[in-house]
Amino acid sequence: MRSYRQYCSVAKALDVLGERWTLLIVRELLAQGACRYTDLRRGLPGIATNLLADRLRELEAAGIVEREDAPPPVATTLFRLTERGAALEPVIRALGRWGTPLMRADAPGDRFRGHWLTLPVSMFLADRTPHEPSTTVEIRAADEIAVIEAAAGAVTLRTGVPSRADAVVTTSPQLLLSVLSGHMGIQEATRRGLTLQGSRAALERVLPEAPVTV
Amino acid sequence: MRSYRQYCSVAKALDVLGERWTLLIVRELLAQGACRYTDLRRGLPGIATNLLADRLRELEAAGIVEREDAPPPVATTLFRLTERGAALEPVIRALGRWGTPLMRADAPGDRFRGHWLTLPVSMFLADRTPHEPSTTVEIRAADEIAVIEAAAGAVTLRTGVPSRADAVVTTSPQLLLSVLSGHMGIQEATRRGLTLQGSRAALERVLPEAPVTV
DNA sequence: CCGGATCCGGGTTGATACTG
DNA sequence: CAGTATCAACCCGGATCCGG
Repeated sequence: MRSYRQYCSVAKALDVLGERWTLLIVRELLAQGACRYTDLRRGLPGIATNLLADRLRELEAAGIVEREDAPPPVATTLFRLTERGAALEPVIRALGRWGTPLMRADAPGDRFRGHWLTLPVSMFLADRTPHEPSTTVEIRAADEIAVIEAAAGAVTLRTGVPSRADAVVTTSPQLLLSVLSGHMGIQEATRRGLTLQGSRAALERVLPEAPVTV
Repeated sequence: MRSYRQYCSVAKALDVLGERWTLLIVRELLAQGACRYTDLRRGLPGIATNLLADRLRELEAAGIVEREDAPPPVATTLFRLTERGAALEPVIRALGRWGTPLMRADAPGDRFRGHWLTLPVSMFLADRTPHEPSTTVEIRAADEIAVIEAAAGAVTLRTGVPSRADAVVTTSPQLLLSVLSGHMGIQEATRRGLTLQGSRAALERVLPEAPVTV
């Protein structure tokens, strides 16, 4: 392991986390939970498979990741964060918060994954009518499908197609983030290409009332 | 600039901050404030001068650092964080907090600088007797000299020799951190080689009552 | 399909020397 | 003081291959 050799806790943290891809692997395990090697590759478009294998070994040696040979019917290796690894959530959140303004720039070639919405959803959204029955909004952006659920004061995100949705939003990732962060109204977003089917109220239930400043 | 090309705020942040040395340069500018190229080099032992020049250019292009040609009598270039750069403090603090447990491991070859104590001081120490007149403790560790001042409920660190000190602590960086974090008592530290001259109460005024868990 | 290992070309890093 | 220039070594990304 290459080290900065500085007796400073920031440098020590970066000795372990500072290499390329390492913190993004942690992001994946925070957003997806325990998952397979192949799921990690899907969530890290652009990574070379040898680098993913290397990093997972290093993270395991550092006590951040543990691997588990899942029994049948899964019959595969699962990678999960240890407690020490889960303690990196504040680091990932701080980075994501700081990086949020960079999301407004146009980025044509960027890849997108639905579960990356986990962090923005937790930062921007809230259940504004906690006493009403739960509602779900299906999100379709860049061929990814996810579901935002509002229930009893909590807003959660999960990936995959819901069995039932009160509303379906189809849009680009950029427009979606503008709307979720409250910087663009639904009406304006619709003019720019977002489509909303079903209950508009189900979407408005979770949106911020004013643009969220991060 | 190499990019992950992922439409995710964490990846966007790491596009800008993820290269080797970049976040340590930010740490330096947070801890030292505006400073000269040479001061940065002193605070970043191990960095190659061409890398420092490269990173400063990149940070300037990203709007994180700005350079200012200071007028006489300074007559030199000063580097300082922009507002956007100062907004990285939560990132540095989160990394430093997570990295703190790594400081207990023995690290024989590590370099140390007095101003790196800024973060631990703000995390661990508090003025336990805010109504008493201010006191200062001179810290001598690994040929670096710094001063911890307790005044009116606030604890601050500065580097350099104080004009007057109520106490003088001479020790190794490791022992010092153990004491400041409350994991080792003064008595035990003294047995292990720490020396305390002057007012023991001046040191105890700022120490935590119990080991700080981070 | 899963979880990698291996090989290779090119880019990045780090040490040293040097300069206006 | 604030950097450039140079160069060897290393790391990264892409492609390919391989044992379960």
